[in-house]
Amino acid sequence: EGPRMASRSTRSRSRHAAGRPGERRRLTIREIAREAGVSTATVSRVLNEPARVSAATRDAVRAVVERHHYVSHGMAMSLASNRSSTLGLVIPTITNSIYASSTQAIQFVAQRAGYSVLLGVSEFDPAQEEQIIRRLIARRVDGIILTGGDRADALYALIETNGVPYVVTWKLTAGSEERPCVSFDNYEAGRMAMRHLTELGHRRIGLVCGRSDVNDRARERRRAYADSLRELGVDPDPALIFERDFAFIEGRAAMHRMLATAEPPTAVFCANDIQAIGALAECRDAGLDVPGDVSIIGFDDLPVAQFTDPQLTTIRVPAQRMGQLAASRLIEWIRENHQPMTDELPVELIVRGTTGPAARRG
Amino acid sequence: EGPRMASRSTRSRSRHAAGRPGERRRLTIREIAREAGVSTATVSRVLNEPARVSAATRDAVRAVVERHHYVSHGMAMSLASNRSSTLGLVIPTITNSIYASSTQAIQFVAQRAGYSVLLGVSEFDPAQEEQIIRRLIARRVDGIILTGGDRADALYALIETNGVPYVVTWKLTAGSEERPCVSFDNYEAGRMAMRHLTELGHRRIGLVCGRSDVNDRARERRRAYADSLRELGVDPDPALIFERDFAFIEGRAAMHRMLATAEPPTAVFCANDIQAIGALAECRDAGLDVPGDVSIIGFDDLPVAQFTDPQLTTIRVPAQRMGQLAASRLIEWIRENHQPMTDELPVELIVRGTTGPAARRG
DNA sequence: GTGAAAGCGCTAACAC
DNA sequence: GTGTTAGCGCTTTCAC
Repeated sequence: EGPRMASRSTRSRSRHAAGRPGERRRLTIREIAREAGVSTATVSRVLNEPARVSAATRDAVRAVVERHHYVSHGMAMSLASNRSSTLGLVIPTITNSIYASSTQAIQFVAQRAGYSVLLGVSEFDPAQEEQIIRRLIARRVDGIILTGGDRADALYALIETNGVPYVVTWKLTAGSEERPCVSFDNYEAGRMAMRHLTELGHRRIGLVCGRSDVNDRARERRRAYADSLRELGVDPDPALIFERDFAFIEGRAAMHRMLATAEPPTAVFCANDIQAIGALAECRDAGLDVPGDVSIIGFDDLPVAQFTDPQLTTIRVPAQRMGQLAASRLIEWIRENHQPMTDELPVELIVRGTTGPAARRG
Repeated sequence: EGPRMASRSTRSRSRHAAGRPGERRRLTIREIAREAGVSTATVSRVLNEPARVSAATRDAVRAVVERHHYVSHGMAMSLASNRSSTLGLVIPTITNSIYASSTQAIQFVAQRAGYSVLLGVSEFDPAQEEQIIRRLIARRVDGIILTGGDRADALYALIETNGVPYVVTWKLTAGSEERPCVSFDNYEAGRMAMRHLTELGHRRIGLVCGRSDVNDRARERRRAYADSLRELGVDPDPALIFERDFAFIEGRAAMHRMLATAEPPTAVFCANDIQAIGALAECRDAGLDVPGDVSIIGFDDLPVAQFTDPQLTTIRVPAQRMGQLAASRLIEWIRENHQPMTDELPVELIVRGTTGPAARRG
């Protein structure tokens, strides 16, 4: 029983102590406790529930903590308390500032509620997204915010089996595959944009949108485009449909191709503002009048949409509100164990200067 | 010795087991081990160094892992192995897409090197930044990427005392306060912009920039502005200097005020493209010719700078390369214990259509 | 109000 | 190649 006791009481220099050279060993709660002449439990209380500790003890402990710049070990804390105070966020890209908006809003809410945000960028790649989600689960994030609803059932199963609260943003998931989500309706928003154009008399309408194979928001908007035309007896013309990356240059290139067709469109629905601004620049460079010769409607209502010439007509999406609400709902779920379901947000048609009546055919 | 043994071997249902209702208890490595008929060490090896395990054992373990969607507990892993495979990133805002660029690059490098990114947005608030940094240290991130060099020595001390590798981006820190950094020189870049204007004959030059009290990049650029003028014997006119938030509307408002002065500027240096685009829109709306009546030079070279009318003359900053390099250097430091020092990146003057010779005074 | 001690789930010596 | 075991640094009962 001698040796056994020894192995219990000896504070061996851990195997990590001699780790990387130059790395100062960080203090542990035990050392703080010893120096303050209290137990580790008391230090823990001072750090987490100061009210439950006497003022004198509290001050003594705090003095030691400050003196050493002691910061407690979040990993150990998480392990012992079984919560990480971390939210995972998965987005396809951050350079399209519309995602930056929702991300910032999520950050804002999370930070103030005491959560950190682990950010993963999937680059529209399902394999990367899966890897990111696996890592988030491994890190035991308290919850996950996803972008879009388009992923393998097995991946959803992974999240659910692991008991991780999550919410889908940017896409409504309805019907049999209903999941907790906070979003607007991409299809209806697309219809709204198309209705604006068709009400102005346009029938020959082009589409520029994201890659619908890896982006269900683009897919929905494309479907809205096609349905809107078909209802008017117009067959969508493949020569006027462009699925491209989110880049100004892609919008410009698509517009260039459209203008070169035998029968150019009188209006173009750009399913995001980035591409719309590129398309607008192309029209200007081609000497075309917008909206006299061609109408352009965008999607997102980025701040810059008010600074183009003419100002961009577009669909305003509630990116910030969506992020804010998604984070709140998720935190509610985590804290109060209250699982949210669909939360649909409205979009708004913002008519500015790039859309007008269809020109008479000469 | 009986009771002691008992307390060791009994796998009590942990106090967490009955935690939140509805939360399925996640499996542990121990349960996987038992079901696969091996030890926890073997499961750990299968997960981390599969090569060291026989094929048969490996497959058996993997089958159990897959069957249960088992994902190992990253927190426990970090605690035991003393590395979190997480990088902390602190930026002031993410809605200015120039930060989104560097952030995406950092993400890219980190993700591929097996690191996750914990994102903190400080909103240009030192108190928030400190809180974020404290949290990052608490979470035991393996390294931190900071934006700008402007923070209390005590905060740097906190990072260093805790032995956390870090690198400063967007700002060169030189001289006595030299720290590991990857950036371009904001002052020289500002000089470059101003030189372009003065070489075109401009002497009456306005400035729009970020808040120099909380943004050392803005401060450096403002200093470059003032020095450039003084060298030409021109005293900076406070009526032509505007420190504002990063928003198109702020650039527009500043330009509006400048145009209303008794002697409006013939050129304006906007220390970021966002404000430059706002200023440009204001000139257009005021019926002014750019660059005929007023020249405008921006800073950043956002993608949209090529899509304004006229295209924006600006300073191209290596945001992506900076992010990529900062992440690489940091990871090197973490892995090879090799602390980097200053890494200066070049900037480039991109002359487009918003700058021209100073107009003759009438 | 405070302390003792048993884990949280994993890794990494070390022994076989 | 595999198992045993002692921690990693913290929280949290349960006594006192």
